[in-house]
Order: sequence, then structure tokens, then C-alpha cells
Amino acid sequence: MATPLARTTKISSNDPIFISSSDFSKECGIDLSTAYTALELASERLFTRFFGYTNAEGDRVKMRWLNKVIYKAGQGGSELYFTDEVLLLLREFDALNPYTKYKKEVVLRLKKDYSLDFYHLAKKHQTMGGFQISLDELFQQLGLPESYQDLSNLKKRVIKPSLDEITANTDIDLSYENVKRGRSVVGFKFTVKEKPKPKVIETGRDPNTPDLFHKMTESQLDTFSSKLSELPEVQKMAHVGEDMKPFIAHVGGSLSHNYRNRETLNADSDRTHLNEHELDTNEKCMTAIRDRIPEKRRKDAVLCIEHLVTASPEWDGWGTEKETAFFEQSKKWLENKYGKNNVVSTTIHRDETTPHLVAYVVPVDEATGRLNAKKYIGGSRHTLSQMQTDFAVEVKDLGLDRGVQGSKAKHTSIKEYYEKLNNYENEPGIEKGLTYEIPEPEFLESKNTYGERVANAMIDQIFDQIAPRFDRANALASQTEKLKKELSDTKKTLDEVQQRAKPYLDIINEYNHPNLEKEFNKQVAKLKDNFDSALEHHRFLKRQEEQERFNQQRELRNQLHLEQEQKKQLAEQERQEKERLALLRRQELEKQRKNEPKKPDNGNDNDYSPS
DNA sequence: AACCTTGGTGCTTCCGTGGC
DNA sequence: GCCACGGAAGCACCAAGGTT
Repeated sequence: MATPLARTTKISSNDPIFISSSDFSKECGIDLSTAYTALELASERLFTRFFGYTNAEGDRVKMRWLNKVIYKAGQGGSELYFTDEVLLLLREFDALNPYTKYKKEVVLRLKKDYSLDFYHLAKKHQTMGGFQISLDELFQQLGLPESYQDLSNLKKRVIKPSLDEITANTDIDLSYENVKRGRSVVGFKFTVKEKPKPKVIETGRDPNTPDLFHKMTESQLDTFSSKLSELPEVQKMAHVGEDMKPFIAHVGGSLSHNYRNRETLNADSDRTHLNEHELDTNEKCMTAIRDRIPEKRRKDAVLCIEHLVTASPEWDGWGTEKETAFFEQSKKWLENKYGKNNVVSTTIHRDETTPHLVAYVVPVDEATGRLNAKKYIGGSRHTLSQMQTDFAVEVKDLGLDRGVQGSKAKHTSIKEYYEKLNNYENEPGIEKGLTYEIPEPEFLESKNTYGERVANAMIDQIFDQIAPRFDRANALASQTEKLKKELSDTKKTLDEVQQRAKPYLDIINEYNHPNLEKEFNKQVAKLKDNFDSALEHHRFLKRQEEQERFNQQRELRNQLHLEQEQKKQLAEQERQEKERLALLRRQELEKQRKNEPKKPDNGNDNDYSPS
């Protein structure tokens, strides 16, 4: 804080530079209550510090920064008296000496006692890639106490912590190695490397357009928005300041999304050129909003209303003249509702799923000149609902109807949408978690070395695993596009089918009348009765038929039985007749034998005759 | 006021290694 | 091969500041 003043004013060692506690607390970002003590301590430490150099004659010169410090108890600050040599050096070697020009943020981040000294040495030798320094020189330059003659303590407590802090908090990586003579360390070789610059998002917008939100990462934007709102200059522009802080941060974020100056995941960059902005940059838009907000206002006033006007994705007007008319009528409706001057700026987005219009409205009541959002969108919980109904009337001629009143449908907020994108691991089909193997510590390996090794191994493994997931994500995106097209084709087919079916559906609807239904039911009842009678008759006939069939079968059986009996009788008669004939034959033969004379026996064996 | 965390300091112990 | 020295690691203690 003091050195810029010492550099730029023509003061001598007798002129003090006054640093107040309040300035000190602001600059260092600490509470005012602790700033008094901190300033006193800082002054004390600076008073004890010295530096050295070799003059033209080759003599070593040691010099203190300050020759006097006065704590002004009554004025809440300290008076610093720089030595003439320091003042001279600051003035004359300003251009060559980077030490006095380091950013305050860098200086404040270096908390260790010797970090700043090492940082200074490193920056001085950065272009050469590093520097070598003997132990004696190091002790002299840093003003190290004798206790650090123990090299282990010097490394452990001075060099390593300082280098770690510099590497973690500044724009350079600083490392070191021993310089030995025999086995003794006689100095150190420090290596300085510039860190790679942080990546920026290329938005493809006009490079000639100056823009506060251009080429920043998401976190940078957030930080910037927040910091911007804290700047006295911005607060001054905001007339009052305090209540503009969150407002500028919020609107800044909204505008950078609106003007596509930040990465917008749900937008198709190929269609971004189709977007229309009433004011061509977000900076102009922010200025216009700010200019419209009255200087005198309540602390809790609503400063701006962001409107989003759209219609169902299925509407057939998208991409036709109807779309243009829709947005024109929407704007006209907003201007009628809020007054033309209050509708500060409008934007049409055509690069998201459904085209929509975004309008920034400052709710100034023309009658009183005051902010009065309640007049337009407050008062009753039905106001917004009524607004939807009014708007529906405005665009009814375009074939649009009001949405379902009192619908419980819940939109996916942008936050939820992005959270879902980020939590892709929970999606089905996506592998969960990243895995990595932690290497085993080597024998006698130090914790620091092992820690670095583990960290490097984990980073390598995680990168290896992330890369294919990116590929898969791209593949999924392409698949999604394909499915979207299929869905679109299916919708077209469905529309065609509905068109074809329409005449039939109309006929059905035409006959869909209560009396017809009664008649239909009557006819059905009659038919049912007829059916029941017919069924009964059918059953009767069937019973008769079965009875007849039974009778026929019985008759047949009787007849068969009779025939069998007759057969038996005939067989019996036949047998009796045979027996009678046989008897008659025997009787005839007996009679013949009795009547014939007796013949001699001539030994004829063939002669057979009964005896 | 008690407790915890962080950073600094002094000291000891252990082990590897270069010199003799 | 012995030994003194350098370097690494860890313990104990203290002070200051923050948290509960």
C-alpha cells in the first residue's frame, strides 16, 4: 500500500506515509476490529526487515526498509518513514524492479514469512528459467536467523513451505534442488516455470464487440458478477448501491445467458445466429435497465421483471409467419400492460428446444414515477393466472388456446436440468463412480513424495476413465438426435392418421346423442329378448329331437331283440325237424333190414352191411 | 472459558554415506 | 570397515487465533 505512494510522490525520509486502519482493513479484506492490531504488527515486521545488494565497488550493503514507524493512536493508523535509499531505489528502479509492482492479491495470498522473498527472487529470474544461490547468499538475502543453519530445519520450515505456497497461489511453479560440494549442501538451484493460462470459453461472438462477460468461465462469471456488484463505481452507477448488489449479479448472469456469452448447454450453437436481440449487447441492455430504474426507490423494491413468453412445442406455427406474428403480438401485449417505456429490451431465442421471447421489464408506475411491481403482478394470487388468460386472448387468432388452468404440472428448472446433466452417473446405463488404484508406499518413501505420487496416479487414472465417458456422452448425444428425429417422424405419421380418421370420428360424434343411446339400448334389450326366446325354442326343439332319437333307439333295440328271438325259434324248429328226419331214417332202415334175406360170408372186406 | 487448529521452534533419533 | 556428519522425520512445546 505504501510503496506506490513512495514511488509516485516526491517525499524524503523525513516525510511520513500514513496508512489508516480502515484503508488497511479494506485492502487486506480483514475486519476493522482486527485491522488495528494487524497494521501495528505489519509495521513492526516491516521495520525489522532489511535487504542487501552489492554496490559498484563490490561492497555488500545491508539496508532497512524503514527508519521510523509511529503508531498514531488518536488517528487509527501508522506513519511509515522510508529510508532515502529505499525511496531512491523505488523511484529510479521502478521500471526494472518487479518487486514493487506485484499484484496486491498475490502479496496477500503469500502468508509465510519468506514466501514473498522467494517469489520476488523467482520473478526476477523467471525469464532465465531459475537461479542458483549459495547458502550464505540465501541467509543474507532473506535475513535468516542462525537457527536455520540446521539444513533440515531450513528446508522443512523455510524453503518447502514457501515454495509450496508460491506454487499453490501464484502464477509460477517454483521448485529447488541441492547444490553440493562433496556431500555437503552449499547452495540451492531454484527452477521457475510459468503456469499454463486458465482455459477460456470460445463463444464465437463478434471479437470487436467489447463485453464485460465475454471469454470467462462459469465460475469466473459468478465471481466477476459478485465482485462487479461490490465495486464502488458500479454501486455509484446504481445510484444507491447496496440493493443493486444481488440485482447486478443476478441480471448479469441472466444477460450473459441471454446473449449466449456463457456456455449454454441446452442451446444449439448452430441456430444461435437465428436469435434476435432488440439491444445488441448485454452491456447496453444492463445500462438500459439501470437507466430506467428510478434513483429514489424503496430498499425492497422489485427492480426488474423478467418475462418469458412461449407456446407449446407442438404448435404448428413455429417456423412460419405465425411465429413472427406471435412474438410481435406478445411484445405489443407486454407494452400495453406495462407501458412502452417499461419494456426495456426483448430477445427472441430460436436456438433452444422451443422458440421463446425474453423481455426485461422495469415496473415503473407512469402515474407516480415510482417502482410498483405490485400494481402489475401482485395483489392477488390470481393475478398471474389472470395474466395467462389475458395473454391467451391476445394470441387466440393464431390458433393458440390457454393452457390448463390450475394445472399441477411441474417444470424442470434450468438448475435441475443442469444438475441432471451433471449427475449423469445416476442415469441408467451410465457406469457409476470413478475408480482408481492407490499405489503402495515405497520403502522409506517420505509422506510428501508418496502424497504427490498418489495424487498424480489418481489424476492419471481419473483422466483415463473420463475420456471414454466423454466419447460415450457424445455417442449418446448423437443417439438422442436420432431418436428426436424418429419422434418427429412418428408425430407426423400420427397427424396423418388423425387426419384420415377425422371423417369417421366426426360421424361417430354426430351419432353420439343421448336419445340415440336410449334407442340403442331399447333395441339391444329387444334383441336380447328375441335372442332369449329363440334360445328357449332352440332348447325345446333340441329336447324333442333328443326324445325322438331316444324313442327310435328304443324301438330299434326292441325290433332287434324280436328278430333275435325269432332266429332262436327258427333254429329250434330246424333242430327239431332234423331230429324227426333222423328218427324217420332210422326207422326206415330198421324196416328194410327186417325185410331182406340172409347172405353167406365170402370174405369180402369191402362189403359193409349192418348185422 | 475451554477447547481446537495452525504455525513456528528446538530438539532428538535414525539412517545413509563419504572420508579416512 | 569404522565413524563422523548430513539429512530426514518426528515429537514436544508454545503462541496466537478461531470456534463452541
